[in-house]
Amino acid sequence: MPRHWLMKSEPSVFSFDDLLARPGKTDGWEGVRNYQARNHMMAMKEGDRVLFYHSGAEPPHVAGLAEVVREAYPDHTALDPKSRYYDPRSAPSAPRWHMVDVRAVSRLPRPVSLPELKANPRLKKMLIVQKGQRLSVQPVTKEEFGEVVRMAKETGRRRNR
DNA sequence: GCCAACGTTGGC
DNA sequence: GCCAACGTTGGC
Repeated sequence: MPRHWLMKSEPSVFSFDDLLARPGKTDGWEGVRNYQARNHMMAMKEGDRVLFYHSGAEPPHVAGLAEVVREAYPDHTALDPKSRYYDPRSAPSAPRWHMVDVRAVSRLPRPVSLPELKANPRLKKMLIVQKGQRLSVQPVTKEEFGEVVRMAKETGRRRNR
């Protein structure tokens, strides 16, 4: 049974369209430098489903669906002094940070914005709508995942009428 | 641009 | 081990 996650990215740095444009639509999720977020990635299994969230957008929104195609492995950017994600405390023998590879599955029929998520009583417990929730990789329940997908379809249909 | 939330660092 | 200072995230 695949599990469900939400992963944040600033679209000006890396957007869902950027992921779609990659060969094979896959890319490594490097640069996570928060232990809780890292631990979530280390728990990910191949085939887990991901809501691709655009933070810092106006408004912030879920843009598309992705899936995990490679489970956690050492984040090489932490070892590269030239990388903006370089962390001198990491070492090849003891990598401190890990990443997963994800693949774009589909763009949502329309983006689902943070205000909409907040307005949906079914998503009251979803982490992204909680105040002060900054974690860049978050677990999402199966129900929450399904509800976001449903919202994207429903209002999209209504909008086209 | 502001600032709340919160993780991390480092002095003690 | 406490906690103040500091840095970052990210919504607004």
